Amino acid sequence: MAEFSRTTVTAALIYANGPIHIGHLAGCYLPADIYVRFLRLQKKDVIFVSGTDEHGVPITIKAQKEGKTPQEVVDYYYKEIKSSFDQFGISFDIYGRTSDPVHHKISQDFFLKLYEEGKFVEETTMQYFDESANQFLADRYIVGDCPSCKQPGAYGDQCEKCGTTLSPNELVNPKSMLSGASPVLKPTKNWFLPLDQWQPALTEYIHSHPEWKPNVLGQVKSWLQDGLKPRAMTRDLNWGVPIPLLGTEGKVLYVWFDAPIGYVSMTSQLTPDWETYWKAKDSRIVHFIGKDNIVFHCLIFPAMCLAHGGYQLADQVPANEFMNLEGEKISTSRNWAVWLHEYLVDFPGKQDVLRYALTASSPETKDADFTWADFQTKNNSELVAILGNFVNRAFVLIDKNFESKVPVKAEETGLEDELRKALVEIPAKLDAALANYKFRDALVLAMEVARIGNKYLAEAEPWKIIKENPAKAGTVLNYAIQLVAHASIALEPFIPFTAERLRKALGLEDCSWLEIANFDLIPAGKTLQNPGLLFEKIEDDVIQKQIDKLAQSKSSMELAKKEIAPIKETIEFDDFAKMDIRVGQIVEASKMEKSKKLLKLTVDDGIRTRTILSGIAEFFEPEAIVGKKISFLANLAPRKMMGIDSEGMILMAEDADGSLAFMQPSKEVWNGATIR
RNA sequence: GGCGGGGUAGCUCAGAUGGUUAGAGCGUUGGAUUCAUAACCCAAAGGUCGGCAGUUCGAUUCUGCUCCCCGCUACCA
Repeated sequence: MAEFSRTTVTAALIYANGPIHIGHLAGCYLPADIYVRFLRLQKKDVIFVSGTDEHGVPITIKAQKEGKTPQEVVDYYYKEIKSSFDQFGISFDIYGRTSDPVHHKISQDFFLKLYEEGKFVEETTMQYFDESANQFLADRYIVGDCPSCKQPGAYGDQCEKCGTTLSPNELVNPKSMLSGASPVLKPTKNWFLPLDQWQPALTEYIHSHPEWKPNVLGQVKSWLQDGLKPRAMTRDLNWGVPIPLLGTEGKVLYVWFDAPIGYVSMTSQLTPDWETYWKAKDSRIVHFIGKDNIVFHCLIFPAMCLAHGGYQLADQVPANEFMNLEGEKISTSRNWAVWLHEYLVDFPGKQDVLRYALTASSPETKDADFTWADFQTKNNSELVAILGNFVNRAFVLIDKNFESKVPVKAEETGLEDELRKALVEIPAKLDAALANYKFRDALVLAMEVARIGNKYLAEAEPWKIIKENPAKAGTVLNYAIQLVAHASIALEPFIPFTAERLRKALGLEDCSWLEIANFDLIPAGKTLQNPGLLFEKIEDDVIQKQIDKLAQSKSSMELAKKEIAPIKETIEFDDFAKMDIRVGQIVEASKMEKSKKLLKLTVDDGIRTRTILSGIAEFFEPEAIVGKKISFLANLAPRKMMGIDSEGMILMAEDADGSLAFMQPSKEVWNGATIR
């Protein structure tokens, strides 16, 4: 491995349109913080850079909904997000924002250099334009009827009712969300970065890092295999970094163009040496991100850097998988999350407990699950019982028997050689784990110090030997207090608040990584300040309250979801009469090959049997629905799906949770009965 | 359907470029102990490493097929 003189650590720029939750923390900020604290303890040259990403369409939509300006929205969330991170001890050297003028300038310079050197491809495409608002519409700004499920309210990129991915010109009856007007197609020019041209260089880059995590390499290689395509680096939008070219009013840089440059621009506000941290060959760049950002950090940003020239490419991109909550995906829109600002209210002063619990089940190799029960166990059985208890034992014994002064080392018990040996191995093992981004393993190793301490006390039994040999007991307690000091250093990256408390209690100022296993760290005779209990038990009712809170937010979200679709446009009786809805009976049902959602049904319509394909496979087993009476639209034009003609459509009622129910007659009715 | 990740003790997860008894924490059971937040310490029980087949002297680790979970993507209601 190459020798590096300094390390530039970035944590993903978080999107400033909402508060942050445990998923964010576990995904990249906690591991990044642990890593940085570790390097600092080793007295390495390291900077830790992150901030908020404040551009892009969702922020403008949120602003419009709330009747604010985009700047007001990002100002609010920047403050809230930064404060949450501060309170959790995420020790950024700088926490910047992409709406900063310095960021605009540096992004524009970056863009201009690529532009002047002909690194972009200009292309004119047809996009929807709102004439009354006088601007082009982003996909999310266009609503219309979904071509697939026919329901109104589909967005230009996706129909949220049926989940179909769309492009704006597929929408039926498109309307601008800005003015409600029907938009018109207009040509617009954008600048594309031809990622395909950089594919060979990117492939070489990726192949030079076989040590990257399998999840990262897997996803990147999959993209390379599919072949990279040119990607637009500019957008028609008013909110963002303006394109620094004449005649481009109303166009900004694509958020994923300017966001990664944010790391650089934020560094420039931290130190005048910023270029060294990004360009010097002996600078190592490490991006901590969640798995959703892999492509941008491993392909697009590197391609930008290659096109620009001069920038170092990332040496590591330790992307974490996702943290689930009580078995379900964390979701902001469904309010299924533990919000940091709420945790701070419910568990004041317990930041380290959450840091510990999240690190201990960090989603390093696969999605992990955060449960409140696990949180309680980690606190009660590990932090309280192992660490807190050991520290308390050491302090109480010294308080009681040695007037709070560190006793001198005298006669040993014979256990000390083994103790030294056990401790000496720990720093090297910790180094190895942390340098390889194995934070879960590292945390276990750091806790090992307290475990060793408990064992040492149990075996040496100072409370017994104090009666006949106080000096020998003093020796044991001297060793014990050294172990407390070692624990405070080894655990600092993980639970910094507790480490700080311990250092104060011990009067320990400078703490270098190398002092772990130094058994003369705390001099004899020093007066100690008992820090009190480091952790307290968390009782069942407290945990239950959190679980109830989640259940409640879930059910209230389900209620909210029952938002009743607006009544469609009035139609004439003749229109209704055109529809031939009938009762039929399912006589056969089977899963469609190669489809997750489709069932192939054979329906007896009274005259003959017909084949109807229905997207209900997720809710019904084929065997279970054979024989059921159903209603169906009988004169719908046949439509070919997956190679088979579907003759009609089964009518289903959709419940608030998305589940489906057949429309059945309330008494036995003959097949072919018409429904009016 | 395509691509990627994963299926290992009751739970949460490690691990093995193929090789003697597959690990950790928690939980469980038994023992010991009382300095300590009924905590600590010791010990034990507990796994045919998703299923089937192949390569091999030998596979849980490699290959093929197959089932299940997660993500992206396609098709689709």
